[in-house]
Amino acid sequence: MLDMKFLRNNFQEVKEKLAHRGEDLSELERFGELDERRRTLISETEMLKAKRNEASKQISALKKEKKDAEPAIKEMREVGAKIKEFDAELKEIEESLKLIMLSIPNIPHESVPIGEDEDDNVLARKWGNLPVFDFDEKSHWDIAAELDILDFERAAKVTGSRFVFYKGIGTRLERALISFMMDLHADEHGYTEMMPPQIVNRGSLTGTGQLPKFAKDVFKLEEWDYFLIPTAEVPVTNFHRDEIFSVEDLPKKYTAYSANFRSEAGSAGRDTRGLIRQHQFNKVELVHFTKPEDSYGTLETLTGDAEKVLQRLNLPYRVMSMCTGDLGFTAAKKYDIEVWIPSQETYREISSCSNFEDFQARRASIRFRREADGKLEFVHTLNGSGLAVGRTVAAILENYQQKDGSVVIPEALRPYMGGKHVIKT
RNA sequence: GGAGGCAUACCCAAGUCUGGCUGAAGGGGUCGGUCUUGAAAACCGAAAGGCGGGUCAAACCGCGCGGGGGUUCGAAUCCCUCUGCCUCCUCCA
Repeated sequence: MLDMKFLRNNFQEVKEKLAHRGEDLSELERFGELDERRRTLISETEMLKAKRNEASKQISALKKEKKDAEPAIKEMREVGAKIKEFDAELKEIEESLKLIMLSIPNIPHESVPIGEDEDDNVLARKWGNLPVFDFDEKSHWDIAAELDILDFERAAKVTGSRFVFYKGIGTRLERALISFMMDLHADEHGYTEMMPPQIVNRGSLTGTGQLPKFAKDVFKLEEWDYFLIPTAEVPVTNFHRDEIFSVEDLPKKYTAYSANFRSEAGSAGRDTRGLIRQHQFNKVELVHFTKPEDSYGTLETLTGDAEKVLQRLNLPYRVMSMCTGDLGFTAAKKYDIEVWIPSQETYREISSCSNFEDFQARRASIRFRREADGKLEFVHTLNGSGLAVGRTVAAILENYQQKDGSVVIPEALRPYMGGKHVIKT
């Protein structure tokens, strides 16, 4: 959410910056009128309330002196009715205004490249050497089928499409990756580990920005106003919702494992095979709370922390700086880390690292106090995947595949795999 | 699932029965001082505190006692409703 005063005072400038996102900005047009009406109503109603408070004291005094208060009471009866009327309209206006404010995306940072879609994203860096195969490389789902470690067919029977059973050593690989990533971030990068609830309420999804606008993308529980989390970002960021940090509490950084659930509305027909796009997938998430002046430096280290996972696993990747048209609703700046997927001869997103500045903090009311008697300020929040586990499995299976159909286990992972070096039938 | 209790500011906590000098007491904490080699303790003193309107900034005004609604001239206080927490019983991995 943007600051209303800032939006009011910089309307044209904000509008121009948001236009680069290529989103529908019709909501924005209604802001000025509603904002104006709101402030008029507030001053009118508050004037009446001041009058009422004054009269209330007099009535109290009159009664104490056993004098007749009836004329004053009679007059106030009318004032009270008027206040009720104004308050009702004000409430309506404020609800509309709030909905508009919650539906306006974040302002892109000045360093974000201007562009329309993913073709305009800018390469930040590349790492690693692409594997060279002296045989026809296979897709990860074909490799997995031969090794009997993933079962999509039975998952379709048990649940539906875009679900999977991990089996045998495939399960072990997934589990090993989760531990490996968590250990790296907790022990070497200094994050505090978390295992969050995987079901959250409406307030949490509003706090991080998935609601009200993107209700279609999340699974909702029937009979409950609860939702399956689309990412651990939601519970972990909202862990500090409605809280005030003292300045020495910052920065705070958490790493959290969770399953993630996404309806994938609108992606029918895309990535229908394999692990790339599932309704349920595991992810290790990184979440930071920082002082405003630190957040852009933190975005770089956060991205570096996520990259470290791929480096340790020796998987080739590139980092893309997302252009204004591909930023997503909440981010002011975002890097995607994309891992090489040989069978598709392309890089695929495996981590998304964003600085939200105070966009989420304002929605979720997460603040800090710089000095004991100082003003409250919003913190900046950031998060990134570190990493998406299923996609990492896909990348390992494909990049480490051998001619005989076996898959070599990356060295860094072997201690987590009972010392195994290779997955074979 | 059954029975009862609780929710007040950064924290603790009075006020709720009996609506109106509560413009939310008091304490802790915070800040300054005395004392001390330094600190702690004790004592003295002080400020401030959330949200909105307003202003260059103030002044000023309104709101705020878990959320929402109602009664009333007036609600922390009365009524309805929702949520969360605690205790006991029941059940359960």
